Amino acid sequence: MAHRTDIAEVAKHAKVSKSTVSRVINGGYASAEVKARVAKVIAKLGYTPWTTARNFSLGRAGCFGLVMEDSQSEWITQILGGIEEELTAKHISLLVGSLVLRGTYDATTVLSWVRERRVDGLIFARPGRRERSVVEAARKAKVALALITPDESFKSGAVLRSNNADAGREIADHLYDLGHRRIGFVGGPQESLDSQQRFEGLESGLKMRKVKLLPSNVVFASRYHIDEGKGYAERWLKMAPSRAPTAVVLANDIMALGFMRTLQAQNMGVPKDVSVVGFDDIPAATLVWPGLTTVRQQMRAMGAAGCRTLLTALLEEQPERSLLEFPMDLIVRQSTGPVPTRSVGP
Amino acid sequence: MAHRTDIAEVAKHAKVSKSTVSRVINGGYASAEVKARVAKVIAKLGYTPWTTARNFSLGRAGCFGLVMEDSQSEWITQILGGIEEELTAKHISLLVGSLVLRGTYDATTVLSWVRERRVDGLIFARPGRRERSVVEAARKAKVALALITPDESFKSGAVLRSNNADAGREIADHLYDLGHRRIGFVGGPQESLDSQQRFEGLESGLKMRKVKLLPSNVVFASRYHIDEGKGYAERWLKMAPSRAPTAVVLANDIMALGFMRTLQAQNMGVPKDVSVVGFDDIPAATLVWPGLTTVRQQMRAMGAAGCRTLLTALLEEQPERSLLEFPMDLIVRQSTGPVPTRSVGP
DNA sequence: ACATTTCCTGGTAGCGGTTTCACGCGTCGC
DNA sequence: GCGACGCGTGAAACCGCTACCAGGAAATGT
Repeated sequence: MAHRTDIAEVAKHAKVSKSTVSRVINGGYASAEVKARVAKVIAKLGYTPWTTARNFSLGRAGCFGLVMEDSQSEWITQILGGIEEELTAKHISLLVGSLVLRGTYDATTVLSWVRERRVDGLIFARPGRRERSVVEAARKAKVALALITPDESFKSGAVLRSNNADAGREIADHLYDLGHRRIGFVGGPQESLDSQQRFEGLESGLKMRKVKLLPSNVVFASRYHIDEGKGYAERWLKMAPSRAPTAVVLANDIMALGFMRTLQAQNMGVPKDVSVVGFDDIPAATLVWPGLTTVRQQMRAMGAAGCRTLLTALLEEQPERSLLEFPMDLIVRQSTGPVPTRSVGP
Repeated sequence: MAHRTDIAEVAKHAKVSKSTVSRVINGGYASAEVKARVAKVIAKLGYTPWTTARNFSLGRAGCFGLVMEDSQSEWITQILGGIEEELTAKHISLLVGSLVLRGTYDATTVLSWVRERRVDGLIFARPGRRERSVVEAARKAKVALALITPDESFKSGAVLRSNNADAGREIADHLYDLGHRRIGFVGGPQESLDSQQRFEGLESGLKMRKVKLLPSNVVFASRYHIDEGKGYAERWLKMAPSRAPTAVVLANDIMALGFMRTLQAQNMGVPKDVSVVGFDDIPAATLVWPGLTTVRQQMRAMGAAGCRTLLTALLEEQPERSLLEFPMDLIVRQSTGPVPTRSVGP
């Protein structure tokens, strides 16, 4: 078996003690001469400290865990990107363990990370009601937490969230400026805070312009699913043209695309017959025609910030609560346009 | 600070030695009586062995690394799902480190996994030309490898690939049955084996039906990018209707959607004016209207199989080469339809 | 000149598991 | 009746690194 050089071998070649080698690597006291000599030996031997041994010695895992549901997978790339950005920048390079939760909610894996692997921190991507118990368990185990969630009521850890309300207001302005006055809204489940905040933002934005959202045009879906958009489209198609909303805002892109494609299947045009706005800016939003006007969450930044929190928590002792809010960016594409003015051809 | 129970404490309470406790946990010799007593103590104390210590002692990392590019992120969920399926099933629960490579190809992180963390295996998701050097380096370091790639020329490790050629033939049949005879193809970069194999499959399938692909209708793009689909669409729009392909196959979904949306922006209908087929079945394929007819890769299965390979490689000593081929599934949606019969209304 | 601090270094003791080794015991075979 | 063998157990070594401690040398202060 090939021989793996260890710190003792480096020490021997450099004619110093293991301790000194360790100090040279980690930046303790060492004379310039010794530093140079040890560095040279390290280079010659191609020595690299073994992370596992170091972590073991330091009593830590050297790992963060990332927890998310299947359905949130549209974001995973961005979040991972942000986390990695932060991790590779630090000399303390950590691995990211990532977990996609299955339909039936399985807390075992997360808890095993905490109990067995003793991860140094957990990043929860958009934990909801069902995740609460796991978050709670993690909290009790004194693991550092970063929670990407609109719900600041979580008892501990760093909470990172998007400013849904402002985004809603921005959409209101955008649609108002295009001339829309009859506007529809399709929310997610009633208990979804994202959905609530987005609705309130939209409503308050419209209110400032003296526009009212008719309750009959507002719907809250039982889940964030494409069929819910489809359902609203069917409803929309049955409305009298003089009463149907000229623009519809849906609480996520999936529903918005469901709405759009159902209308298109019935030969309605977007935005010719109705403007559509979504939330989240999933990859598909640029791939469809017309491109979906939507609001982008700074997922990458949130992932990075969450990671940074955990890193500082790793060094200092500060299981403090904190709350960071990220602005959302309205991305105007082709799915929104001026109000259809009946019987005016080009 | 809260006290963490270790194996010595368990041993003390159970009035046995550390060795015995270890044996009870890992299934060595132990009398039934002792087993029961130790198990009871473990339960009472809520003891869980610390993974890092165990891995350190065993001289392994307890981690696999997953390597993929940004652009392949559409698959990440499926691959992760497959890997996890395999990992949580085993009692040996391992973490997955996942890495998204940035535009400028950065091998450092991967190599640091190999050198510093000494991962027990690496899963490469669709490594291409540029990845070759990293794969090669990993091979030299004797790390177990699982490569999800169409390129079986990789010198080592388990190669997992989709049967692109059969998929191409299946598409040929599908389009032929719908009456298409003038068919276009947009490939990826010339050196992309996926693209080559897909093209060859399509061509051979059509040949069996005595249909020829006109060279003028075949294009190989410089990269898998949405704009390449757009470019082909512009080209298509300029063709004489009697010579333009009635169906176009594009080597991935992104390009296919680019093709579709550009046509739609010019008021052409799919599949009314032209049928479209993509490859990969990315999430967006179901979200657009019309839904994109495409071919699904069994990414989940490939991830799981790759993981299984690594797990067995971890136990036994078998750095063998192996090649697994997975069938692809043609998913017929609305973007393909019968050949447009000119001037025949319903 | 002596006390004090700062810098530098080596020896040693862990970190929490697994594994090897030696040994006692009972059972079996001849 | 005695060696051979399988089972069950404990003591101690070990994995590779860091941290703590003690002590010497050099620099500084009074």
